Amino acid sequence: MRQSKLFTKTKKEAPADEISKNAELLTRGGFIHKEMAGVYSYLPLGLRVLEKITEVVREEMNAVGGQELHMPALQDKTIWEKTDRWDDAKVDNWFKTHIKAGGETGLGITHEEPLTALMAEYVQSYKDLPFAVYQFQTKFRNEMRAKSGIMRGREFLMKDLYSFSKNKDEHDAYYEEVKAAYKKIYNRLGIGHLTYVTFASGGIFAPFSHEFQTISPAGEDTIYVDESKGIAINKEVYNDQVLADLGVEKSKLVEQRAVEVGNIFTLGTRFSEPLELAYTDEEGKRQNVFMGSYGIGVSRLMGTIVEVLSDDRGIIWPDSVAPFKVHILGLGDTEVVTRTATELYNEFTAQGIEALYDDRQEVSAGEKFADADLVGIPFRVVVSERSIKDGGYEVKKRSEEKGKIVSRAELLELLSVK
RNA sequence: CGGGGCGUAGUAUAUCGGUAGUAUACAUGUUUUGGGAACAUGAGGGCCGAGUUCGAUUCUCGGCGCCCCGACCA
Repeated sequence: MRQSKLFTKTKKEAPADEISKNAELLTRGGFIHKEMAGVYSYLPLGLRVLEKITEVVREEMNAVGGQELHMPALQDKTIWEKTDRWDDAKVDNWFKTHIKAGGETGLGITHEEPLTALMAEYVQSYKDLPFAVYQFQTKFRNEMRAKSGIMRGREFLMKDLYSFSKNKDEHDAYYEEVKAAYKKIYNRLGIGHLTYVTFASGGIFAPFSHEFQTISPAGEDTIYVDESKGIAINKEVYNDQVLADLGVEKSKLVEQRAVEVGNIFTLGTRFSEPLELAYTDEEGKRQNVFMGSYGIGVSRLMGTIVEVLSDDRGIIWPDSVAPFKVHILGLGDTEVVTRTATELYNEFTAQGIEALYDDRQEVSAGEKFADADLVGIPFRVVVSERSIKDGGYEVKKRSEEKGKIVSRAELLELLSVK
């Protein structure tokens, strides 16, 4: 994309009403725009990142057999009444509204209820199980206090996977598969080294649920990390009994602030029972389906990546989620620079290498450098009189301080889509 | 929801009970071009409502909105 055509502009000043690093950098870079507290628009650059994250998550969900579908945001309250989660006294963060023709509806805070009800129509026999479905969906939660930029909004994008198994053993095996898939996701997104499987409160069907917590001062949770075991314990379940059960020594634990970037639950029959999702087993007996749910906040992940991977000049996107792979900077408005940079951009485009081309005229070199650092695209290629004189293009990684001059062939080799 | 802070050009800020200033961004022109260039010119502003006052952006009250700490986060 040509940067001269991009309607967003970078800002030198941090917004006065945003303290969090993710909101500041994403706003200054033109990735997001705040509409209200806890409600953000995703602008072209931001949407590209969101979609990159989505695609990584989608690939890993498909790899564990997830079938993608898409459910509505509007919820049928009668279904939620069956699980006793419609009453404001029980769940207080609904956005509810009235249907003009009569009746009440709400914007989905999660989707266990409608999905379980939906599946009751498709599952009859043990032969139909197990399976898992997932979706990317906007969730609405009427939080008392939105905060931390896109990390805790009232409207946010979430991937939710639900598994349907015949029994607990079958469920447990799948649960471990998903846990492994989640680890892969965080590794691919460049935050694996900071992300720990964390034991958290579990509910009635399992002693624990598992959270994925990324170490960051921006986090809302306090966890205790056992580096040698590669696990952590959420403060909410931290006590001597739990430590003993997990075989963890108190002296090895380090207290950390962390962001919850994922959570997987054993639901058991909590939803299948009231919503009558059951199957007939081999002996002709009715059995409730054994369920699990697995969430990842996609937009929160984007904020977390910014919090964790940035420096004082801007964002440092991992290759897997960067809005573009390479940022071409044309310095100087001379004919030879413009021609060379444009040819390079065309070549990248032809080869499927995603490039943002800073073709803006009358913008100083310093400003282009500062913008490139802020926007944080992994590779920066400078085309200037100097680079041409030196024999080609100056390529520099955002994560490194020094660049080097390379030929066009070397550049294409370096950036080619493997 | 409890506590605290704040609301002035697109953005970031200053001042003042009496003509609202600066930076940046924007427009035009000239000169510039490897780390947010220079000069000149131009356009652009007091969240809403009520009260006090000769006069309110400023003081008072109410509303709306934003941020932070805490509580909450099924």
